[in-house]
Amino acid sequence: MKKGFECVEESCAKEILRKKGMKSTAQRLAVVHVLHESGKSLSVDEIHRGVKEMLGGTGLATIYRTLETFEDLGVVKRLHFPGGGHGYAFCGGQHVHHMVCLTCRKIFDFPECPVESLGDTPSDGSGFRVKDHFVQLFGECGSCLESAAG
Amino acid sequence: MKKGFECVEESCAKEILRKKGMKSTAQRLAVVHVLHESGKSLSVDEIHRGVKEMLGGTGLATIYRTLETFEDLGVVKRLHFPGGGHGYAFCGGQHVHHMVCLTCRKIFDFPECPVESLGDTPSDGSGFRVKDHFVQLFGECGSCLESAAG
DNA sequence: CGTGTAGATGATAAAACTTCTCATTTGAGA
DNA sequence: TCTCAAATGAGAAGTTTTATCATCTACACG
Repeated sequence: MKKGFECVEESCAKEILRKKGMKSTAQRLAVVHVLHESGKSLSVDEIHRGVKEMLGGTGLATIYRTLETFEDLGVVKRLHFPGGGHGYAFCGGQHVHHMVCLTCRKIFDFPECPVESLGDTPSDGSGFRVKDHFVQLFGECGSCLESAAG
Repeated sequence: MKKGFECVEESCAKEILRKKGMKSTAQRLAVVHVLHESGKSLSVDEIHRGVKEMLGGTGLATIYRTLETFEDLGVVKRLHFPGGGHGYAFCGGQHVHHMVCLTCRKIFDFPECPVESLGDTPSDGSGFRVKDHFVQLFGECGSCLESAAG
């Protein structure tokens, strides 16, 4: 595989993998590369095609396995769309939430987490203890709004 | 099918269906009944079994069609779980978000929407226009916390 | 810089899940 | 009660995801 880091995101993924004692394979780094470079939410199939373009023959099963691994590691995030379907976005181990353009699927980081400030013990008497959350915003990005108007 | 409303949730669903010119079938009301009665997030298969228990033979395709219909109408909400898998919860046409117990999948309504107050035009210079959002909290409910401790 | 080995991959079979098709049934207005 | 568009049931077809296992490779160690 290629030597030298292609970009800071790949070196970040390498670092996370290394810390967990997992191997930095060409396939894994290619998944990160494809996802980050696109700046979009991509389907499994789109990622598969992107990786094959970089590396040649790559098994679909590897893509599934890699996405699962990276989701566990917090390197990628699975996004769900209204009306069904889902995709993956790069998040590089950070706690971020995403805004997704429903037209072009471009991803924008959401500045601050609106849920974290609420604490983990809602005062509704249920005794519920919050341990995780999932937030996603949908809409139209600036350029899609423009081209729709134009 | 049975005459008279079984519960306020079923009459609410009937009303929403009527307004849209759609039929209140036994199968559709049974889906609402099963979901609401459980108070949990249920899988397609669990809903199917519940409806079959109420009505006898009911096609799986009908369950899928009904859930899609009700999701569009805002009667039910599709929930996604960390680590994969999804389920459906009753929400009766209201704008609510849910807290889901990861152990028993019980559903608790989340008091207020933490996203709505942010407005639809984030000030990050992206020109993004927010049109929809998806918020879910995960954790442990009071009784599951107790039984884990006990 | 080779080498050994646990972990990762590729190919594809199998399983799981979802949608489609079309004949039959049914809710609800006239 | 009658009529008909809408909904359902059954199962085929299509899609997506996971499992299997032989082969390959990243990387720790010498």
